Amino acid sequence: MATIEDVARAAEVSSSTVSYVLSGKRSISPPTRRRVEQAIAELGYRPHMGARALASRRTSVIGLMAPLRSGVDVSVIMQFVAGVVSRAKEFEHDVLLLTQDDIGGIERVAAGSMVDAIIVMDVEAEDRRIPVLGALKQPAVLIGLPREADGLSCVDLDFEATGRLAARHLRQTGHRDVALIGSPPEVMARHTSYADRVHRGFTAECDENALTGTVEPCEPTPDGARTAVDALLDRAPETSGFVVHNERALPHVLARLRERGRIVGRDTSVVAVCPHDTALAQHVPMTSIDIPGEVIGAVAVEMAMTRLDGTHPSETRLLAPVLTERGSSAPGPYARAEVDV
Amino acid sequence: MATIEDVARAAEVSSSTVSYVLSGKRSISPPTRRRVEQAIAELGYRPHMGARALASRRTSVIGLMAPLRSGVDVSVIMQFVAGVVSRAKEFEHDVLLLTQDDIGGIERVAAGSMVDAIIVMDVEAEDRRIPVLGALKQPAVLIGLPREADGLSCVDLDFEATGRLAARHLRQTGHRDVALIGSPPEVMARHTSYADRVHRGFTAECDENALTGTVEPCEPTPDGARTAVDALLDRAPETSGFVVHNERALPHVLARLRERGRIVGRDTSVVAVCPHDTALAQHVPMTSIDIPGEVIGAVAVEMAMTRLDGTHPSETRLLAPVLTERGSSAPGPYARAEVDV
DNA sequence: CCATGTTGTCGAAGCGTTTCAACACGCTAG
DNA sequence: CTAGCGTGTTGAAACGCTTCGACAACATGG
Repeated sequence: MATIEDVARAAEVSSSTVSYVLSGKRSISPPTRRRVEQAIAELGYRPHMGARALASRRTSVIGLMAPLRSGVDVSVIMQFVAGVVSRAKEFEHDVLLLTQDDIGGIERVAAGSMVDAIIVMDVEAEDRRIPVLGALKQPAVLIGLPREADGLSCVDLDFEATGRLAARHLRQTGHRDVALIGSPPEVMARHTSYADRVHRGFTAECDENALTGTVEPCEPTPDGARTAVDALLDRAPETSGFVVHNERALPHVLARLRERGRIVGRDTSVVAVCPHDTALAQHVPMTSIDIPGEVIGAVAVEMAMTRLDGTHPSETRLLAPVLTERGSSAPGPYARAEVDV
Repeated sequence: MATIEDVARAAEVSSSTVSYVLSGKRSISPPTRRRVEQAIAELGYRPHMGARALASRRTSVIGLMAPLRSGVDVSVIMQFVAGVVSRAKEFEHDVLLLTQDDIGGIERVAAGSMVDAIIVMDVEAEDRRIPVLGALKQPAVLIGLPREADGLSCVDLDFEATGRLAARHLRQTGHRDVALIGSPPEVMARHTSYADRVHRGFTAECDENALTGTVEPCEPTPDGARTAVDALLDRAPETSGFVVHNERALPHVLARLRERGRIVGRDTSVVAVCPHDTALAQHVPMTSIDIPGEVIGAVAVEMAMTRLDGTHPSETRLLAPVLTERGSSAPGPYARAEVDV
């Protein structure tokens, strides 16, 4: 492996000059630059990242803590990851993958100076990683919104507004009796940030507008969907509008509604909260509020990169939800009265 | 951040002694070891990985090239990734995530000495990454089986045997007219290793045993499944046994079969090639051949670690497929005649 | 023409580890 | 009693890069 000295020798300059050509931190005369670049090309020189990290205290690596299994739908996770990776590449950074259950990993990679910044997914309301992250010399960005961010930066879809928006759409299309079919119980139980927030927004919107709103967690299985739908329909048979915030349960919920004699898009409305492609992959293309995983991942990287020098204050960015109407919306029983709202 | 010198001073030894305590490469007297360990704990010392990499030429990082989207089912990918990450941790290694479309990433990461080894997923028959990998100083392990491994190590489920086993199961349960519903056309088209191999095994077993075997690629959507199932059933209405090697299409294939009047597990057999949990998540628990993603990922790591010192020769490991019979198997029209095979 | 920049390059001092050769010490064998 | 050995420890030399300060060489304004 060629070193910077080899390049310097070949280009007949000092190694510091080579370094400056590479980093652009000092001006270099065009002829020198050319010679150096040629030497680099000829030798196939690649800087040794370890040495660089040692001298510059920058690693060109971002740590990403992602939940690799659990109740969360993997395809959604992947979108976040893809967003992070691709935006990181634009900042000339690679991504080191940490898993949820490797809680000590944060400290290890940070204290060992393996990463320049850390991005954390699947944040819970009271996340035990937060104090650890706060103590780091590297900046950290949370994807999600804990109860107390404690000086950390956060980014996410505004899930509270999402819950409201979904309920509002149902109301405006004439529904009074509505329901939220949410995340699996385990996800609810650990107060995963997004689950809580959709719940809160949905309920608030219902309460403020005299809607009857029920909430039901849902296992992402055919059985789980059946149980949830049946529970809702038995308890409140009037329910005509559903919000489903559970990618994996969605097809089963739709199937069960059909089995129970509901015709989605005709006598029953379903608003999905899920990524674009999931919404389109159903039997009926779903009216949905997109979860823009790639965008959020990308923004997380930008926020982290901005804070590398430690001067920028922390910041929370919530992306406004956008509802796209598709085939699963149906006018509700009160449609006429609401037409001008 | 405390350095090794700080620790040495605190423990009243030289820094090399601290290093040897950490690495265990030289014997250390118990009292000294105790003092050093205490100093480390008190100072919260963490070795600087960059410095370590520079001096020792080991990074404690494994590169993992994974396809982050494409036609491959993400939940399957995640299992592989999870296997890699967790086994890597046991070897005290972290995982650097590279994406499929970042082909230069391999060279960058390897030549920059950011990783000790590289694991590559989603290998194609003629994979253009293979020559690059072969030229590296780090060992590489492929998950999948290219046509020409070129001295690289490979590990995967034996998909050819899987195709055969699936066909054989159908034959032995009395089916003569069988079909393989495979990966999406795009996956087929780029000759993704596993797709090709299942195809090959399935056809070979059919040919050798006078089965009528059709193969149909399948988009992972309701429409795609409908098209595929209809095509098969119209072309060969006698077909009573199906092999489905396409996680995302599976539920839709099952749905379409139902719509076409088939009762899976009664008059129609379906063997799924998919992870365990996918097989169980269907309406009918599926007779299936498991794709043990976690195991394969873990084995890949082991193979890579074994080859760190460059002495071990390359090796190919194919895991034998195991078929688990569940609710989706049905006796075929020729069941009686085959009962003793 | 001199004082005063500007620009381009260099030398050298780190950055925090690992590891090699050397050595001090107490033992054992002869 | 000594030569030789194993054990535990050390000093110093890498490892390959960045960056600071210095300094020529040249241009600029007064």
